[in-house]
Amino acid sequence: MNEKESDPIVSCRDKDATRTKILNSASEEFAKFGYISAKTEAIAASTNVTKAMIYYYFGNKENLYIETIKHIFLEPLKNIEILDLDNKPPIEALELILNQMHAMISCKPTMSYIMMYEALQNGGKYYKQVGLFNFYHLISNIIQRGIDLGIFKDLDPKHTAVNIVGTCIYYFCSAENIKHLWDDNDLLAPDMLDRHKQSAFKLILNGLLI
Amino acid sequence: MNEKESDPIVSCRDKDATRTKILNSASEEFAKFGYISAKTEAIAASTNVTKAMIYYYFGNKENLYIETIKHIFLEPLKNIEILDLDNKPPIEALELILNQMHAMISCKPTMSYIMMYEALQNGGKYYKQVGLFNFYHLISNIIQRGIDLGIFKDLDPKHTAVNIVGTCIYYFCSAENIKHLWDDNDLLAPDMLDRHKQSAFKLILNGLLI
DNA sequence: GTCTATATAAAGATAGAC
DNA sequence: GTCTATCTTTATATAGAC
Repeated sequence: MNEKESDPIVSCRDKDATRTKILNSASEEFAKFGYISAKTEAIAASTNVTKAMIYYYFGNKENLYIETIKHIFLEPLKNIEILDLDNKPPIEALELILNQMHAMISCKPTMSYIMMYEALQNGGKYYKQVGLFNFYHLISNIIQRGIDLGIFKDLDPKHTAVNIVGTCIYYFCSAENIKHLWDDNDLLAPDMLDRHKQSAFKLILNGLLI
Repeated sequence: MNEKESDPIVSCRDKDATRTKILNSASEEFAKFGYISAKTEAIAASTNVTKAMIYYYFGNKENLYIETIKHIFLEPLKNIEILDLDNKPPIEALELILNQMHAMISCKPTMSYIMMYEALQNGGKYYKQVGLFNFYHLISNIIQRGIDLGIFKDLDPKHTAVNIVGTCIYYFCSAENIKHLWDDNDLLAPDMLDRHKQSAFKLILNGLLI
């Protein structure tokens, strides 16, 4: 696999550091290829450790994957809970969660890819196990409140929540397809991310507000 | 792999029929697992032929994949060209292509999955090779015309085209994640598909129209 | 055109030395 | 805690019989 000829491996024998380094490499690999196609060998290589280390720390590939999901998603999801959306007016709440989601995914597109792979390859099995789905509920609750207050149009809250999340995530997941179409090749460049954000937010808010 | 104990294989030795049967099985397998994780063995099994047949007809896995993409997408894309969107008023054109896309994907969700996998795993390489991307252009052209006529809001046409396609496709690709959240488990049941369609169309049209 | 082997390579996982 | 073998399974691909 043409591993980078990096510095001679200085074993630092720091348990937590090695574990975290493996998880970071793993999240890149799983995001690129999905659970099935990800290779423990590749994860080891980009961590500069041997494959045996993966098994020493995580037992097997499946458990590594589960720990990787927790590693990636738990903190961002806490940041959303902190927003206390249920106690904010619908429009403000919607803008808050959209901003948070956009910032979160822009900073770590890996999250989108892994979410998508989870649905496509794994039937959402591990996603369900780790319990990461509350943010769909958060959004549909906001929509329902907006409808009840008469400030949002009467759209199906659950489906619309999915459509909104889709508008935020699809751009990232399909970036590699789209780039062949556009002159601007780097869809993750700052100005492109900003244009994506503006376009998505306008479509959603215009679509919802009466 | 616990292949189904099906009828004794009656070799019909019909070249075109076998080829088509393989392509159909292949599209299911590639849609489920993506190019990398799809197994020629599994495709052969569900076609009721041996693996050797795959190689006899298609040479190798990569070529089978390319032929499968053509097999799936070429006809639906022709159906979109027939619509002659460039010569229809923007609102009508938009509704036409949305309807066509929804019908197309609902009938063959495989298309969404393979599109998504193409971007995630293959960097859109094969998608580009087969040249399947004109419908993003079709939509952004419609939006641009609507803006010029003063009937659509001033949204970035390219990004908005992506968002619109996303609204149509994301639902299918993330169905396996979402189903864990909803009481209604079958997201591909007719009434659910209809609700998805209505919600998506309303959000898009409300979002675009002035 | 279809099948039954079989060659070859890759990837998950483990044993045992240091 | 980390590494070097090594075992085992699985998957792409081919050879050769019918």
